[in-house]
Amino acid sequence: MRDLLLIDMDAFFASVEQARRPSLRGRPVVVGGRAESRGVVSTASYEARACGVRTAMPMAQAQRLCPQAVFLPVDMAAYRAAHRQLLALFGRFTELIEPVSIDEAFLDVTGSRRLFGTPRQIAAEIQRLTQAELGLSCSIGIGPTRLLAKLAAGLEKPGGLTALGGNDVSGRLRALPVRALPGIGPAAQERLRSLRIATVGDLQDVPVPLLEASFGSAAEALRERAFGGRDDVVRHGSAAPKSVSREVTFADDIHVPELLQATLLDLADRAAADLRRGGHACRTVTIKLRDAAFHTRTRQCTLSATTTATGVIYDAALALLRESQRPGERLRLLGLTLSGLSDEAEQLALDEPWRERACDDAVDRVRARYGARALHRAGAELAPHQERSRSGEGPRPRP
DNA sequence: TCTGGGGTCCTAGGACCC
DNA sequence: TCTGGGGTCCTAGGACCC
Repeated sequence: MRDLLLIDMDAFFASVEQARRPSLRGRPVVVGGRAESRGVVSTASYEARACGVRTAMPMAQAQRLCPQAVFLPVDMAAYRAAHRQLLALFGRFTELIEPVSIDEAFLDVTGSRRLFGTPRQIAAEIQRLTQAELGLSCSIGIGPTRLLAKLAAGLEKPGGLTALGGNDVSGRLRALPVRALPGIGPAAQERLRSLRIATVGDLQDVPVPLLEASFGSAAEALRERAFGGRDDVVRHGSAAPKSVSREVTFADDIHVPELLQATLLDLADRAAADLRRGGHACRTVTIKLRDAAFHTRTRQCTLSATTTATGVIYDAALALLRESQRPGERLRLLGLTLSGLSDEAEQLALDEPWRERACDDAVDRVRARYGARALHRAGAELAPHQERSRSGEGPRPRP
């Protein structure tokens, strides 16, 4: 049996802000978008949560609930830096580390016992060190499977250190609401409720045929989760990305073709740069439109060859936009996703126009040196911008 | 009070091929 | 002349996660 830890940082974005600005400690902090441009809360510190502020809540509502809070823009660069420091810290205890998001990671500490003690001792030491060295608090779950470790981490937040073992499957687990199980969201919860299944215990006891009648082939996986899951494999490192996307919600709904095109160019420019930075090429381009009534639709096309070129991606996206936009329609959101990723080096596109490639390379180099805003594509300057500098991609000092 | 942005995975139907 | 069956690719939408 393996010993897994799931480390879940508490109110991560807000905590990073508090750690680097001591004056914010103990005060309500809300990190998110701007209320004027339809921003929502990314993370609220526990002080702000006490006022009722929650993740994904409109920023304007958060301001009403907690006017005394400090409201800050998202600074992804800072959170990514903290993430890297955390991984380095975890690396002192095991090499088997799998980051699952910017604020969570699985550790397999099965082989660390001789050097560092029991899983609980290791977890306690990790909590002490993240606090002492980075000023960050985390909740840690210990378990023999990924699912049990994950559930354990959620039981006592913030600052919890909780273990769930096989015995808890017929004990502590039964009382949890089904919604606590990863993968069970509002829709599945509602379907289960109609079967009179509210808790994990209910789910354990339901006859398999009844579950299958309602969930089909997903029934078995659902049942397995109710019994704590089986997966205990922590894969070192993060998985290769399957897609890269950029999207923007406009402060006001837009129908002007020139502004939409400028936005699309900006999205293509940023997504493609990200693609190249990761050493990938893509073959599928998808645009996403959300109308004023909040209805969302997507249109995609598959290219005849993989590409890394901003221009090729933009042309494909623009064609999709032109075919799918309804006359006079106002859009609330425009998005672009690149998928069907492959290793760029594998197919250094022989038929990729070299002039274009050279231009993209030059743009990438300038931005790497002088910051994301140092250059923009002619045409993109019309885009009703998201403030890019606030998302941590602002100019860097000259080297 | 209207509802972000970046992802993953699954389903289902149609095209197309053998 | 009343109609197979499987495999794979593509598209669209939706559930879910942080």
